[in-house]
Amino acid sequence: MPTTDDSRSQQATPGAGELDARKAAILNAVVTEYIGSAQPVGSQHVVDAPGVSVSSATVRSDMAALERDGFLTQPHTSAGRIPTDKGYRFFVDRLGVTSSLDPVGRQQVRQFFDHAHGEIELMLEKTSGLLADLTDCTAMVVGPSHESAAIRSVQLVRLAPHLALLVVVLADGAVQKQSIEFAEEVDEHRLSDAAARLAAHVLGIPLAQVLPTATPSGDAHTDAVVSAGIMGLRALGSAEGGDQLFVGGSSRMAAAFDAVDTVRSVLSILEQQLVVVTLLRDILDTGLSVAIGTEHGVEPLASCAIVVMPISVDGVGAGTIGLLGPTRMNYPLALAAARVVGDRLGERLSETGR
Amino acid sequence: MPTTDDSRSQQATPGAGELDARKAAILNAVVTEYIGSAQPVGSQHVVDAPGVSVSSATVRSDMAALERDGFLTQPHTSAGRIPTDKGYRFFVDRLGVTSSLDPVGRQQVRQFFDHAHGEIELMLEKTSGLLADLTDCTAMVVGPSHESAAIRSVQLVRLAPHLALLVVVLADGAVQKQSIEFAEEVDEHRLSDAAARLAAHVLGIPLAQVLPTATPSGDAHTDAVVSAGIMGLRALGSAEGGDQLFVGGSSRMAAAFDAVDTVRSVLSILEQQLVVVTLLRDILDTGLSVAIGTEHGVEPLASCAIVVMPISVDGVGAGTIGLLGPTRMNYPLALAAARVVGDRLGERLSETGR
DNA sequence: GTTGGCACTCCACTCTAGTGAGTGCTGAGC
DNA sequence: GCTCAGCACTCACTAGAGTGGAGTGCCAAC
Repeated sequence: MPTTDDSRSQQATPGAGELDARKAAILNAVVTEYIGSAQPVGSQHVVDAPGVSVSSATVRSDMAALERDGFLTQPHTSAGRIPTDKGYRFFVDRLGVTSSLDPVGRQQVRQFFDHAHGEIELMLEKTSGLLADLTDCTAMVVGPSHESAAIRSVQLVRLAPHLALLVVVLADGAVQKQSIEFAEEVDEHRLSDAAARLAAHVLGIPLAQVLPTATPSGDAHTDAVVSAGIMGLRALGSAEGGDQLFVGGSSRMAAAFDAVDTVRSVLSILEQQLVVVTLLRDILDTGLSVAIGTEHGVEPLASCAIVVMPISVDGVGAGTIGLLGPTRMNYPLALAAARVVGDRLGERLSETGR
Repeated sequence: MPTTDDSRSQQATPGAGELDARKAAILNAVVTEYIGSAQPVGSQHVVDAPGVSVSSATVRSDMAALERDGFLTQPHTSAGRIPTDKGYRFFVDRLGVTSSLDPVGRQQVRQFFDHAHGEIELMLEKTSGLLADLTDCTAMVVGPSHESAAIRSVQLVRLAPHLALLVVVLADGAVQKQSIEFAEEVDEHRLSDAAARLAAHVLGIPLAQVLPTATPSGDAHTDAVVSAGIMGLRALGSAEGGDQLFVGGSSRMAAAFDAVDTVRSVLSILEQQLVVVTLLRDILDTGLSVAIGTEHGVEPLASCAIVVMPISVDGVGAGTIGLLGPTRMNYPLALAAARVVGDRLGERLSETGR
């Protein structure tokens, strides 16, 4: 009998988490079923799952044990079971790198990156849309940080007698600007003079490492313009929230919950760019790739899970992908999509940066 | 008795819409009340409203007439009345320029613009947040179009042997970029040569009016680079969806409806940048400042109203402000806020552009 | 034309079964 | 000591009946 063999061999396996093989199988089945149906899962629905093959009564007693251990919970007595955050955590940890994206999704990703072109911002924006489409989650894409990118070009463009625009091009193709106001009128000639001095001072240096003082020229006016330019550069380099965030498919959060209140509070979090970027970075820093429920500590997102994936360009972290969904989101799909898109995006960015 | 005088003098006024003065007063009262309470309004709630001063029985018969004429509707018999889109339209048309922002709001706006600084994009983004806060609606801000802005500076920055970045600064302070790939390697010297030729060809010309061919130099390679640059410029100038849209307070839509479905479909419209920009432009083109219900023809927004306000810089249209809310949104507040913020934003933009 | 009075309507709420999915427990069997 | 069929029990969900109340439409009187 294959079933007996199966269960025996699995029981023989020591320490699959802290659960014996059958309990783990039951937990997996409950999570999978609940992700699909969003309905509490009863013991009857689980008996046919692979690795279970016992009667519903036995499943029930195992489920009771799983509830005691905090993996499952009941909305009320005489209802089926729902996974707790701990239950999802076990499920996710056991997933490993098994699953890959389905062929249709892979095709979609390939097609997207074959046709992707143009500016990086536009591409990141569209990527967030792609991810949302693939996973039915809200997708967040944080662009590469420009802190360490070398300055490729500095320019001062005169807009008005007292006003100029500092335009910086970085090695990764990013363009940043900063308007600079002068105390007194600056003519075209002095401006280009100052721009040349500025360029000599900072070209090739990462934006975040611009030194505060330049070698003085003979002319005090020009020096004033140069140092205003340096201040502008340093402001750009240290700008908090300088990372660009692209959020796609936020409407999917409305489909995920039926409490309008939850939707509202989740959306208002998504509006706070800095909070989202920090959140993603924090999760990444803790070494997780999935943060479930309260694991990330942002209270309004307690009923959400977040999948994060670093984008690496030439082996160095450059941006982050995040997927936000309800805790009963489709983790295998989300992880697979995030991994595939993250990889392709990383490849793409390293091509451009070259 | 002031009430009698009032009603008489109003009755004497000919053709206030198509309604006699009392019916108009009742309609106004119903709309106002419904905007506040979101509950069907009964005849009893209206008798104390200014300009009514008749018994509830009389109000009832007037309400029945208003319903016959399509201004009001009943969710069911024996319920109070709800305004129809036509009812809201009458209400809005009669508002005129009466209302102004309340002192607290004005203070908030003043404070905002006193502290607003930095780049235009950031300011527009923050403005959308301000508007959302003021009105409890979702705010949309469309930035000034750059089509007619003169080119102030053109630059080609070398990123890789075959790749350069075209950076354009416009007179209004906007910076646009476009990456350009070359068939063969281009060295630093040829690039700066081409950039100079490009500048001579386009400086001072509006982005949308760049001519397709430049006077040839002696060198075929350089000419190729120059024409690639021109193509890039023309691509920027004709870019569809080049207008930048900033949406703030989209979470407020979740608070406005209790049907999650409605929220979802409205949000998914808001995600489509081009649709929103076109919608706002269309409404503006029809000469309306408010589009109620189905007036704008975007089906998923049938239960919404949109308030639009052009931002004018030096008398010329430069961007749009939009406020999106349920049809029972607070029109006086929304109109006042849009007007005040639009004016201040216009002033601010004309300062910067100078 | 306006008004008080009156009968009527119908939603919203409460209460009461009835249903069914699901549970926990128990005692027998392997 | 597991496993499992059987059984009693729990409890959300639904449907139907009853009630209260807000609101209407109509009408006769002023």
